[in-house]
Amino acid sequence: MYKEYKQLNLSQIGKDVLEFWKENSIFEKSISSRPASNPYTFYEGPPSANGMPGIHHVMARSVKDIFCRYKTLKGYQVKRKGGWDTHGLPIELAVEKSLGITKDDIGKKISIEDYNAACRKEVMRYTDIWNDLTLKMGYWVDLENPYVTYENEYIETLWWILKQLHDKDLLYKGYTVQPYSPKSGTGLSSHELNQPGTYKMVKDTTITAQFKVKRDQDSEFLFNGINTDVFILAWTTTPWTLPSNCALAVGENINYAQINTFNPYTYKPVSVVLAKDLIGKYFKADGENASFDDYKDGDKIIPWKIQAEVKGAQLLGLHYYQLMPYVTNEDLEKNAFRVIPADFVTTDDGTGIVHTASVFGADDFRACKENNVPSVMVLDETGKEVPLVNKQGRFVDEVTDFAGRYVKEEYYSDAERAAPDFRATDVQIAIMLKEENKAFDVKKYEHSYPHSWRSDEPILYYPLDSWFIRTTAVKEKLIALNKTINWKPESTGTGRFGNWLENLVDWNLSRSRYWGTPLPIWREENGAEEICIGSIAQLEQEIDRSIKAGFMPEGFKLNDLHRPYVDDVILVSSTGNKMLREPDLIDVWFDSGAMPYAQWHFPFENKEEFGKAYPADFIAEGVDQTRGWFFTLHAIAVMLSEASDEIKAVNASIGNQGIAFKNVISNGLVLDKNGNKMSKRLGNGVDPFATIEQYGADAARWYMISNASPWDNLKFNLEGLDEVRRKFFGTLYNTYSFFALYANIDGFNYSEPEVELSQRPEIDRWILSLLNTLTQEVDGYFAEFEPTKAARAIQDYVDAHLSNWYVRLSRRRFWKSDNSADKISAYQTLYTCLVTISKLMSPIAPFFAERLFNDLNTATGKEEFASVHLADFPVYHAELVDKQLEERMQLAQDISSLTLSLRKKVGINVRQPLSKILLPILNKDFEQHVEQVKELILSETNIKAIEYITDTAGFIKRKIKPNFKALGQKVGKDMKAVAEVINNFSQEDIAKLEADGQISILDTKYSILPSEVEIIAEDVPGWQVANLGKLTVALDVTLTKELEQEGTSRELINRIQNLRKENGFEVTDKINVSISDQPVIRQAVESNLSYICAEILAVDIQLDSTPFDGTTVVINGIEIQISINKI
RNA sequence: AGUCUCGUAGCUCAGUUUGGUUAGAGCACUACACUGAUAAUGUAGGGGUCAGCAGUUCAAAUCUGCUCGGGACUACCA
Repeated sequence: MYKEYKQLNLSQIGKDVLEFWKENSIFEKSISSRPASNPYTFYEGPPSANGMPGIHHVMARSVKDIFCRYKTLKGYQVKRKGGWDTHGLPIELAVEKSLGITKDDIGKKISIEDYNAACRKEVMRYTDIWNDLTLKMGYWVDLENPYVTYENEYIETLWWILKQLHDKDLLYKGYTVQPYSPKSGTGLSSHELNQPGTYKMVKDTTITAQFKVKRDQDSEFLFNGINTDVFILAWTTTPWTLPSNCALAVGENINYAQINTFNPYTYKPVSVVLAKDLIGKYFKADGENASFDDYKDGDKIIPWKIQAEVKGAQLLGLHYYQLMPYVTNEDLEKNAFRVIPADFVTTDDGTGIVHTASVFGADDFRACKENNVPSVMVLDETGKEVPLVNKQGRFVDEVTDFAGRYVKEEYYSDAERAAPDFRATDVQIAIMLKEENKAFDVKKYEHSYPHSWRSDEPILYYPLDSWFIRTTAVKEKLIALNKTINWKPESTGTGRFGNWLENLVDWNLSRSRYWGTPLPIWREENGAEEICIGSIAQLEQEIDRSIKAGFMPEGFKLNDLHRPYVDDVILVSSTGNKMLREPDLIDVWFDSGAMPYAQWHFPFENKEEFGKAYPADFIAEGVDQTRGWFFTLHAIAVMLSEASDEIKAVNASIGNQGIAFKNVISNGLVLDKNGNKMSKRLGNGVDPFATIEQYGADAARWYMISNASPWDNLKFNLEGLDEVRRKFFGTLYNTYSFFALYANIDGFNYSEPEVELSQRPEIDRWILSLLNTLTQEVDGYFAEFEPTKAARAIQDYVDAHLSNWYVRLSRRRFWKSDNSADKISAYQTLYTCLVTISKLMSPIAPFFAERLFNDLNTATGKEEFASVHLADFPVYHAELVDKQLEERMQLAQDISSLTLSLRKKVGINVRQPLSKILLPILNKDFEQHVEQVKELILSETNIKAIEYITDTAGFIKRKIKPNFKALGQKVGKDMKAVAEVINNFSQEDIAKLEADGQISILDTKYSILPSEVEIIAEDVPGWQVANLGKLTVALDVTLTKELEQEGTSRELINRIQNLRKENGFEVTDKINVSISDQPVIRQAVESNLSYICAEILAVDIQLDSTPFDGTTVVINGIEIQISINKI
């Protein structure tokens, strides 16, 4: 027996199926039943378990799940190890919040040990909830043995990787300019800088400074006919960086002008260089070419004159005198204080020349490095080079005039700032430069500037020691291999990711934090010797040596690789000196990017396992991971393909050039129904648990996948889930219910031999043809990572074809047919369609598909699989596909639709039979095609016959339309004229064109061929006519006595069927019927008695002339009584 | 600010690669019908400056350029 249900409840189905999967270990079997020799590798990007999952996680994980399930059906063994991302700032922040402490308290109010323990606990806070969601949404991933990034084994692999890089000189310590908070004494990550409210508008004192050009051979061209000093103008919003100026940057293609004028503060004659486009910002039009001789000190209008124009390229290499010469040396004098090129220079503001202080700006730093410009530095008490501003944000002693002063006014206390004689350092610098004829312009300027989210003060860009991975060394390979990766959508790979690689900089690995993977590098204090530890065993060896050297206590054992324990380890150098660990942690992105190796504790364990699971065939994450996980996976894989012999060997054995993944889907965001980002603040998030509970996971999954491609943003609307439930699942459920109802009545269990295709009727062969076409399409879409197209194709088949055409037209065959061969054909066909659909849809809607498959298969036992997810993907049978048949059926649908539309127009309902429709013949094959689907049309439209007419009698009125595509190429500019002529063709012209095979128009300029026009039968005079494209249907609306009687019979049948249903009779119950005796009814009943009885399962119909107690119904305006009784 | 991406009916989306003259579907709305699959279905109707402007072309939702708006990422820069 096939299970029958009262109603569709997707939520309940989900729960039942989960239970079924669990009891029967279906997930485990879906892996173990596939050969290990045929692996398909999927990598799970680890979620951070310290936050609640949202509805977008359902989206992202559905995408992952779909392709893993699909590949399983295709016979691959798809292992998917879960994972947890457990390190990083969000966890530290959560801990600090829950303990009510700040970073400063670490090591003071709370020991690093306790802090660390708290982090460890915090990380897994929501694990249970995550696991619950994973289960309920039907995401199959191995939660029993996940990788966890804080475990020692995981970290050991990270250390191993770092050592591979270190050995090849791809890991180095360098200086970089980073956002830095002097108050907190710590660098800020870009993540922190992206906190809301970080950027604020501030008003700063800005200075346009005059940099005096050194007169030499190179600069001589600026001194032609000039008897004043020549200055280059450069603007800054951070005057405190001027003592550290080391270069001026220009754009090589920018046009600059040399202008003779007077300094507005000292009134001295000067000649200045700035971008030509920006002259208007500094000089008033009134002053142009005004008399220099008439100028008096302090005049409002300052005369100026363009002396010369030069390209930026010509300025390159010019030397100038240091603006604020507090600190200099031989190297600086030789290599700094010159003009360099930089691509970031614009003429949007300033002077088109950028003051460059290498240590206080990231761009500056890079530009100086590229041009070998040394930085302005001093030596501290330990002999280390430090910038002119110390870590508290004060000038060092060498900057005599400002020594000890904070560079930012905000670093002073409110009381200090309120003092009457208080002057911000920037202002003091401005005053000084004005006096020294070094400032050309000073003004306040409002702009946005980043602030520390913790202490609310402006940050500094400050040079800090950091460890870097030399990704730029493999840049070309990164770019080349990226082109071998299949990106969905492609634009993310070529665009966002490709551009990112093109502009690659070295990967800054350092993080000054507590909870994360420690950098495994120990150094001598003077930096002369360093060691990178690549394994726990190696560390233990080194510890032993250190113990022997007396640096560490006897019996020391490191049980946890985290801080602070790892910081207790002191190693010994070859010269017998202490080596201390570099205090940094590494970027958490390195943790996740290393998961292909670390999840298997490679190369310490599972070498064979790793070899089979590298690289990934498929990964998927949000598009925001492009520069996150996608990059770190790619970068580490490519680096290792160069640096590690073990990885090289693996790559060589599998023919991998060095990628970590072959196919990647970057999915878009899930927004609320109005297109806003979901956020806690707006409270517009959707609870995934409530959604699944109410609608079922399948509805959520199907909705998200069918609605928009994964990489497009999804506007999540709960009404859409309802629609999916009704439209798709409801229809499919109804189709199954219909099948189950009658198959149970007839005891159909597919035990009969397969009905030969040639013995099946047209409509069966048609739906099977479409089914195979669908199978091929869906297979292709899944293979191309196009789940949305797959879902839409399935949905369209179920709704438009299977339910609303096949079942609708075949209903009678299931309940009335006494032709058993035909009935079995119908059952077998519908069964095949349903079971195939259950397989096709199972990757997307795993629960409903499971129920459908098992309800069908349990009754028939046709397949040995206990689950649809253990089955094989349907095979496409080309021999079952008949394109001509599909076209014929389309014709039948169109003709039926037109006929119904005509009935509607003349107000004759479908129960009233009509004698015939007339079809003008379009071509030779047409009649033959229609004949093959004739019965379907007749029964669907309740028409007795189809007649065909050709136009030999000139009976049909026809219409001609130009075929623009064909004609456009031929006639070009004359298209409009030609179209007009053709549209005005008479019936005779059309006939002539057909008879002669051509017709001349526009004074024989063109000869029009039949292929260049479209001729349709437009009208049959005297008939009701409807058109669709080339198709025309004419309806005969004449009613004969017989037709009317038959119509009345049908009305009667309808009323009686309704009564049966109202009385709750079973479909198979036989009845006796009494009807009040009316002449019209009597005639109808008498002439159609056997037909009526058969339809309503009546044994007898009594026409009763005496009034009796029955139900009153109205047929064609006649009121009658009917009573029915079950026998 | 730069890069990428999206913009078609009230809503969700096809169509754009390869230009072809009445721009489609579903949902929602209105009316009528059908129905022993029935919270389904059919027929008809209303609803569109295809974001805007300019260009190429006989012909542009489709190709090109610019602008506007949404989103993501990168940067925040003198």
